[in-house]
Amino acid sequence: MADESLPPWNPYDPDCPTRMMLDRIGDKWTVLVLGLLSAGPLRFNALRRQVPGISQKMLSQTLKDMERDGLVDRSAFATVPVTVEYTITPLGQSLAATVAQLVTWATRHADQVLAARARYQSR
Amino acid sequence: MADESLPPWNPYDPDCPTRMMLDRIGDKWTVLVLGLLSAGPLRFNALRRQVPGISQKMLSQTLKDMERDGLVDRSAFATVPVTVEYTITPLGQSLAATVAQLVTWATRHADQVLAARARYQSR
DNA sequence: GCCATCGGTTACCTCGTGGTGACCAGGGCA
DNA sequence: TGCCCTGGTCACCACGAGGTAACCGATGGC
Repeated sequence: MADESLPPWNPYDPDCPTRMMLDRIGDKWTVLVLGLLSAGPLRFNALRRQVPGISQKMLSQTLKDMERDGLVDRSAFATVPVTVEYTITPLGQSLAATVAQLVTWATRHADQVLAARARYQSR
Repeated sequence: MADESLPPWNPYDPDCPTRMMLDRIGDKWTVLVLGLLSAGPLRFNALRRQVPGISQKMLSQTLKDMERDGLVDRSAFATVPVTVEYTITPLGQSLAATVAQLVTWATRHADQVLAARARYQSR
C-alpha cells in the first residue's frame, strides 16, 4: 500500500481487481461475447448463433455475470415472444479495447511462441 | 479469413493463439511469476518465497509451461546444491507489458465494477 | 548420524468450470 | 393437435486445474 501509482501485482487475495478481471477474461466465453457485442447490440439467440459451440446455459451465465459487472446492459421487450437485447456499456467497451490489445499481441507473437514450442519439444 | 489485419475473434478452435494466451494469463500463477521475473532473474526457491501460496508443483509446472512458450529462460548451475535461475525473455517482457495494461485497466475501473455489482445486487 | 537446502517429480484427492438434456411459458402456424 | 420460436432455469455429470504430502539425490553444518 506504499505506492498507489502502479500496484505491484497483489492478486493474492480474491478481492483484488486484477485477479477478478483475469478470471473474467480467462473464462471460456466472456471475451467472445464481448467482442461480438462491441460491434453492436444483439439478442440472446442471435448471440447464441454467432458463438459456435456455446450452450444456452453458459451464454445465459456469461451474460448474467457481465451484466452484474456493468459490462453489458440487458433490456427485455414484451414483444410477440419476449425479446431480450444485450448492449455493451462504455465500461465494457473500454475493457474490450484493452483485451483487443492482448489479442493483437497474441496474433503478432503467435509464430514466436509456436517456434519456442517446437524448439522445446526437440531438445 | 477475408481480413488479416485484425482477426475477428476466432478462438473457437484450440489452435488459436488468442485462446492460447487467454488460457495462459487466465491461470492462477503465470501473471504473478511474469510480474516478478520482469523485474529481474530469480531462482526457483526465491520465486517460491516471493509468491505467497504457490506450491512447489504449481511453480514448477508454471515455469515449465512458460519456458516451453519462450517466455522465460532456464539456466541450471552445478553449484553446491544445484542452482536454477529463471530469466524473462524479450518475448516474455513484451507479454508482461501487455498484461500490465490490463492490470492498469482493472485497477482504474475496479470501483465502477464494484459499483455495478452493488447496484445489481440491490435491484 | 541427522537434518536442512537445493529443485524437482509423483500419487492422490477436491472442487469448480463447463457440457448435456429436460423443462418452463406463451403464441404462431400447419 | 402438435411443433417451433422466444429466453431462460435446473439437475446431473465429466474433466482438468490446482492443492497436499511424500519422496528423490547430493552436500554442508551441527
